[in-house]
Amino acid sequence: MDKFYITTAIAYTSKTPHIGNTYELVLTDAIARWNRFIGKDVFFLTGTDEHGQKIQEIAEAAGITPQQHVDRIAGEIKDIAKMLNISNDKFIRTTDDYHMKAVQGIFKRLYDQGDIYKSEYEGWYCTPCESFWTETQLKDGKCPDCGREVKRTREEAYFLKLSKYQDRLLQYIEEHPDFIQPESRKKEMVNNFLKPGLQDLCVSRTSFNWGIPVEFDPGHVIYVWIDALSNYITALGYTTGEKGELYQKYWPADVHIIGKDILRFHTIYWPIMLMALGEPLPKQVFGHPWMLFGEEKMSKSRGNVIYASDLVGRFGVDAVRYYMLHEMPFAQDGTITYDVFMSRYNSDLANTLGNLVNRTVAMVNKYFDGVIQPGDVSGDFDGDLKNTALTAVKNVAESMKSLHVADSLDHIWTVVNRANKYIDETTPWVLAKDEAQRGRLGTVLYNLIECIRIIAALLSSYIPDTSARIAAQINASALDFDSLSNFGATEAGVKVAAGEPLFARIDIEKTMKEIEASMAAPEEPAVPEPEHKPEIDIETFAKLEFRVGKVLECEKVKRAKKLLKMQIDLGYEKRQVLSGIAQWYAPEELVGKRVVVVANLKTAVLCGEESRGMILCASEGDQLTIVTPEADIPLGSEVR
RNA sequence: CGCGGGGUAGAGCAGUUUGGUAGCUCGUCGGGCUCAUAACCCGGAGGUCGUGUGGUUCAAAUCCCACCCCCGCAACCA
Repeated sequence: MDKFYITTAIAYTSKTPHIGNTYELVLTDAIARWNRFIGKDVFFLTGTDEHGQKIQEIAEAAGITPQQHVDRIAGEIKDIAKMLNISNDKFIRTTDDYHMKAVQGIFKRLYDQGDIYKSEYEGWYCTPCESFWTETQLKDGKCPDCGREVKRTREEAYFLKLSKYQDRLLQYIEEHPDFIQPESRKKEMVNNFLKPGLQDLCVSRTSFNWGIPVEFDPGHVIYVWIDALSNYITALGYTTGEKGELYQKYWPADVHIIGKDILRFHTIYWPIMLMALGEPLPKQVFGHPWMLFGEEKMSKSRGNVIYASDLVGRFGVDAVRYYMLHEMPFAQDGTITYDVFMSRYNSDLANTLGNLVNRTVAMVNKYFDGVIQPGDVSGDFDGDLKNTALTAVKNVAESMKSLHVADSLDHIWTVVNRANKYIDETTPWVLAKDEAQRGRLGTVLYNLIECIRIIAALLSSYIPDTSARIAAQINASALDFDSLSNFGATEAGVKVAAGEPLFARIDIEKTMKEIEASMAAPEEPAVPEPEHKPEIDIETFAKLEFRVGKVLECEKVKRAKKLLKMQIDLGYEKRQVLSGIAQWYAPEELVGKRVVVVANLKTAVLCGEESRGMILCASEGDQLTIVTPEADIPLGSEVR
């Protein structure tokens, strides 16, 4: 039997995941279930990534231990998986004992063979926060957390030699055109990272301790990459000693399903780790798109977070699964709104599918006391109906092979639509009036039941509960993949159940009002309390020198998206200042404007241009405006 | 001139690799039917396929060129 090993990324346990985060679970589940359905020996892994500084901080802020915090979130994630009917075979947590041991082993092995070496990591250090920040994480050159000064510091750290393997990886990617999916992402990886040359990766930290310790060097903690990525093999029992039975059987992974944002880690760092370990690489990595809420990314601060439980509670698991699987494009971000959700629910699930099952079962009950008749009196339209059903089976298999899950559902719906049409064509209610047409009527209903059986079987990978409910209504026995190769596995003489609607239609207007009411309730109209910076004394403030200036010239900085370069007249001198406000101001708008310049800020170089000072701007969310003196005052006047 | 993706009916998408004047779902309008969850079936309207009235070609949404807009990634929002 063919094996099939599929994984999701492990979810970071910093906070409760929203619906967008859970999309990956459902998508992966559908693919896993389908492969099981067609007879593969599937191993489906998911889990949680539980280490790191951020978790340590969140736990500290909440006054609990990191372990308590991750236990809680991991529990929530497991509950969500359960609620969504996720059929994972295993749930790994990076705090699991066996994983931590295996990771230590991997780290040691890579160190012993020289692929990991000790060096120094240079970054910006904030003493009060005991945190390292990279250049890009800094806010205005200060600690992004507390806003205080940071120091250029070095710390000891271990590095993984990526450069050593980059040519081999490039070759692998070129020789395996399907390795990175979708295609567009592959170019991004190759052109942005591989071709310019890889920098060795820092794989340890000393700045926090919530992580897996480097066993031969206490004080160092293994940083996220080696810890998290290796879950895919440690979950199968891989260690640098014993490789484990599951590992022998299932590795390499057939596909890693991950968010497009972490493609780099999975297509560069992870393969290189495996190469260094001498293990085979995963066959495919699929970076799925994101599910957005309306036009925007979901985020708490925007107040537009939808949790899976909200939707499941209101509409049921399968409606949620159906929406996610059907409405998400293959390679572009998709959106979820209550409006679209409900109209898909009504049209696809309640009307087209639900009604087909309902009307068919009702007719079997009405005309034959619920007993399925033999399908032996064929007539017009039968051929096309059968053909549509059997072709759909092939089409679904085909699109699932290339992970086009949404297309698969479309293929199933062609059968649903064809069956609905068949009812209109054959008009069973007319046949029922003519005793001589008894046999034909039985056959028509038989064919419909058989179609419904095929539909139920095909749906089992996507909306398993509904699939089971349909099967129960028609009392179907054969639901396996092999039974789909021929039309006619339904047994005559079997009794159907009393009809019962699969999906009750939603009153969209009414429901929308309910949703709006429930969302509006906890809304706070006031401006939320901002995060404050530490108090300073007047002496500290006096160190700042603000002066009024006038913009003489302004132009965009080439090679930069956000940067404007302006020449500012301060009265006593002219100087060049760069500002990242191109998004809000066109260069010509600013010429002639008076601005407030921080005059004693250290000169910096941005995109190869010197910037001597900064201009003050007020900003909130995505709004921004420059600060300008209210009345005329000589250039160079000090502001305080 | 950093790398890449996208711009197709009111909405959401497919089609672009292997050129042949456009397709799916929802919505909308009209008709049919009554087995069924005011559901189902049929038909119509609606698109100069981002712009250039560009190039190649007998023929371009599809190939080439230029430009505009959106989105990722990278890079600096002093």
